[in-house]
Amino acid sequence: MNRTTQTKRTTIYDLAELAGTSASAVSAVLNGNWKKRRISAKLADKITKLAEEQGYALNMQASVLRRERSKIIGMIVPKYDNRYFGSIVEQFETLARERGLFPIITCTRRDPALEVEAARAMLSYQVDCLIATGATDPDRIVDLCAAAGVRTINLDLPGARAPSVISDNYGGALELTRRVLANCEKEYGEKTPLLFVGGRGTDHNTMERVRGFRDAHAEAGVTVDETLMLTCGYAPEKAESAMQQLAERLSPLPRGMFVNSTISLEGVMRWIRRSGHYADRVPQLGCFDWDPFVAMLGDHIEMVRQDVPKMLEAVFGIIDSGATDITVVQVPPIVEKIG
Amino acid sequence: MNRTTQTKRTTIYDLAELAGTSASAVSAVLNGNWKKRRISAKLADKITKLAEEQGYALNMQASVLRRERSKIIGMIVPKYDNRYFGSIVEQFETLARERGLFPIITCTRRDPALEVEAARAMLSYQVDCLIATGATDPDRIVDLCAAAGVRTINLDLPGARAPSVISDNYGGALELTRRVLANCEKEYGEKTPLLFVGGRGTDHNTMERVRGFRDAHAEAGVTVDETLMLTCGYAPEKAESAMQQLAERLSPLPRGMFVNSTISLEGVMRWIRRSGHYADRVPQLGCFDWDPFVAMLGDHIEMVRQDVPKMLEAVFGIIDSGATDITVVQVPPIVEKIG
DNA sequence: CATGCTTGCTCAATCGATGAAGCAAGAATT
DNA sequence: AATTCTTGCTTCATCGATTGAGCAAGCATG
Repeated sequence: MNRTTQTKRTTIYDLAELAGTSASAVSAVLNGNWKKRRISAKLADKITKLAEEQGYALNMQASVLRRERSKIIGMIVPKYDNRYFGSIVEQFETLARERGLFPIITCTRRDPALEVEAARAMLSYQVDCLIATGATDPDRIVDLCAAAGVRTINLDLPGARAPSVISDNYGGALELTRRVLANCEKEYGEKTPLLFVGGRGTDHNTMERVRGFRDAHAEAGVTVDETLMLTCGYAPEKAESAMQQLAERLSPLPRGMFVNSTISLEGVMRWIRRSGHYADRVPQLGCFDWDPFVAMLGDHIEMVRQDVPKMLEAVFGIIDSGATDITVVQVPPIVEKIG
Repeated sequence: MNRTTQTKRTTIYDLAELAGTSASAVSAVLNGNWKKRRISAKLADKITKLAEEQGYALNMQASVLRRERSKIIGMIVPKYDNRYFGSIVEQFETLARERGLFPIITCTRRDPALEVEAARAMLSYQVDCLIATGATDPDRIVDLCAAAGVRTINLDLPGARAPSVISDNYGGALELTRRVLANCEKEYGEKTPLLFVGGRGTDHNTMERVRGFRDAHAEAGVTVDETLMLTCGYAPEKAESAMQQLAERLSPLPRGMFVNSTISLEGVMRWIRRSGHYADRVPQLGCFDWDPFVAMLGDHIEMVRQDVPKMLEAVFGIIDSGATDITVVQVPPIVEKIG
């Protein structure tokens, strides 16, 4: 049975037979510890060549089943529809592979039920470690994993039962709000409270950003208008309808706004274009998250770019060190204006 | 050993002991064919409850190792940095799960070596089927998989050795070019050839889009300017420097352009802002691919949105039917202008 | 020549789930 | 009462890779 007609996968037993040796020798050679197992270089060479010729691919299932550690590392992520999560996933894959780990990612669409199902699936894959990114209920996931002896690290949103790596949401929001307030003052000559739109009022990041938002107002001597705090969820449609409802009960609309993610910004911008409000004078905007095209939308938008490389370095720092103490690492984001 | 202190995972043997029954009964109950195996409803109930209590999670490794088919379906994807691939991945996960399959995705950053490595990793996971999305060398991947008896489907870029699902690149480019030409004429009162920028000159999609671009010019009676065909690669930096080089040898610059992806558009837009060219009069743009914020950049941009839901339905149609004949399904994209 | 050490392998148990084959007890049929 | 059928399980081999234990041959040492 040669390479072109074969339909079954080549196993170490096939290679052993071809090489006239034992499966155990083949295994030792192919997983790299043939020296430790005192296989001769000559045999190792022969087996390596044969494996290549036959297009041998390790059976991960069999290998992981037998081994103590799987070297599989899982990540759950809410969405793939923005640059922030996109780069998290890309970086994660890269750093995992650099360490000889096998990354597995799954997307939960911000659905708590799917989150739990996804975590279970990860356990089924025997992941050594799970990164829960932006999970709505990170502690639930940590508990599930802990029961199976799997460590968890929270990313983006913190939890109470595992180490977390998040942005300095307070600091980023403080600076972002300062800038938008300043832009408003420069542009319109008056200090007025900003609109806050997007995000869930219950999630840690949103609460921290609201805190930064409030403190920046206080600093500037501006009183926050409580009717302008619209934590309506992240989805574009939700931001859009929140804007619509606001416009129905309020006029004039605020001069400036703090938008809690690019994805909410999508809805806000859509509403602005569709409704015709702000047609005379563009609002001063601040967006917590970065997108290259948003940056090009005009010089009236400030953005906070979360420092994904640093965040993932922190995550792998925790993994590499084996630390399990429940800390929250806060990574400062980058406040930039591409005017 | 109870749930809270346990550190080892619960197996069917643990459950069997707790239920006072055999592992084989537990297995039958948990994988759903207990009726076929004539297990009583009473025992099934007891085992199900126990499994839940103990937080049992199937060991995929053991399960897949034993079974004929793994029910794992793999996808390799070039990047996560744009909406097109992002929605492909999200849709893929959803449709796979709907069918009781386990999706595994990996990103290759347009690196041919990583592509092959990723395909090998997928084989190691014992995938039943692999979707190669936007692969630089799809046939290489098909060969690797075929040797292991794994079927492949090409998505986004076609291959010669497996069924492919792609956009109607010619049709989309034809219509897009028509519109940009018309916009130029309306805006500037003259018919001039457009710039084509982005993409690899050797990839099928780019070639087809170039063909549509040329035919639209011919239709309009405009001669294509060969010095304006810049298939410099997809990366923003490449598009940016291609624009720079063009500007150094040509003046005035073309009135309109066909940009071959949002990711190339990122570079083009950056160059436009930085260089100060086009400061007086914005160029008429057409972009093959869609992004919500690009749509808001102004009314001088036309976009083609590839029909991701239809494309993935086609992919799973092929999977479900088991078809292996080498066809190319072309899905018409949506040409839209959000002015 | 007996003993021990090194080299270079092989043997066989094991990981957890699966399912074909088999078996015991009771019900139904002749 | 003897036979067959049905129900509800259990037993055990198996998937492919890993690894501790063991073994034979060759060499060195006393």
